[in-house]
Amino acid sequence: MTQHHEPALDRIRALPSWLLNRAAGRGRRLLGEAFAHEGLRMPHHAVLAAVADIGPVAQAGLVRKTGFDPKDMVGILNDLQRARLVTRTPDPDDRRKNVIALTAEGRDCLGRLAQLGDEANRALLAALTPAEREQFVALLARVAEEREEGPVG
Amino acid sequence: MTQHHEPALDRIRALPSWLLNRAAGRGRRLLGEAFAHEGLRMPHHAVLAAVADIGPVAQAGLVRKTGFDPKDMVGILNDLQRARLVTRTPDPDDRRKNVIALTAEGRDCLGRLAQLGDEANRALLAALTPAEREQFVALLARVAEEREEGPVG
DNA sequence: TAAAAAACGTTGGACACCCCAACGAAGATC
DNA sequence: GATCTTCGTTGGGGTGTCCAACGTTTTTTA
Repeated sequence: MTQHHEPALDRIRALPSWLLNRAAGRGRRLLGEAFAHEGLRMPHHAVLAAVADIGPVAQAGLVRKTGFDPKDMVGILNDLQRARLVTRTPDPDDRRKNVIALTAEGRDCLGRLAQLGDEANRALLAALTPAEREQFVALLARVAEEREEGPVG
Repeated sequence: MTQHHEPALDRIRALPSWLLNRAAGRGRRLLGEAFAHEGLRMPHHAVLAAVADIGPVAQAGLVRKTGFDPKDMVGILNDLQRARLVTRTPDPDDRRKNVIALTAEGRDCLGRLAQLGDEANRALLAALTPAEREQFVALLARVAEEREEGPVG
């Protein structure tokens, strides 16, 4: 009964929460390096993609689409606008809104970002075989799901 | 060729990097809530465990053991010391060093943290079957590995 | 139609985790 | 004895996430 406990720190390091933090950090670093050339980061990629998806749209629409915080959306769009990747013009039909639209440069950049993102993700999962990658992503997607398993609806 | 691109944002959201960020965030939130009762966070757990593992030890030893930044270690130990979970006494044999030692309360707290951490991790992987959990953690551990696949050492 | 409610963009602030540079004090090395 | 290294500490930066409040404008309600 007075057994030696297995090393407590090693136990922590084997926890999913710890491993997820590590792996996510690695992903962030890889993506950050990949996007550095464009001077952008992950959120910029997501917002640019959202603008491409739902055409000219108000900032609030992007907030709903992406789930990003409105405050953060302001900063992201400031960057994208400064880089000429999107235009931000007042909506004449609703003077509260700004109309965010993709520029030609924005579309080009989005294509590059998609490719860079794919490459970074390939590097991220380089240690896995293709079959393992598929399996891993499938399981990961279910873990990432926010859904609460409510008491049997 | 003028095919409709699949939604760009959905594509991003299916990337491992995105999913890892999401899942890691969920884990951080779950662990944060679990540890809130103790007034501690994840790094405190790790450092406390490290102290338990390698007995009375200097801060530099903990830095090497955990890989944490020395600056952050100072803050973490400040918290742990204030909570009476560790003692921090000058080393008479080397006046540069502080000897960090676990208190009885620290050992008790570490036990509670381990249990709370396990519970939070169970909730984190609740969507998976036991077999899937095992598989997921095994794959995740390999993804989290920092190791660069150097050009064949 | 006037008042209340909601939506919009913006600003300020906070938190968790991660990392780097530099410093004075003390010990180790030559 | 001078140099180099280690130790703890302080100061700062960066990414991603989130909340509270405000003035303005539109929509809804009484």
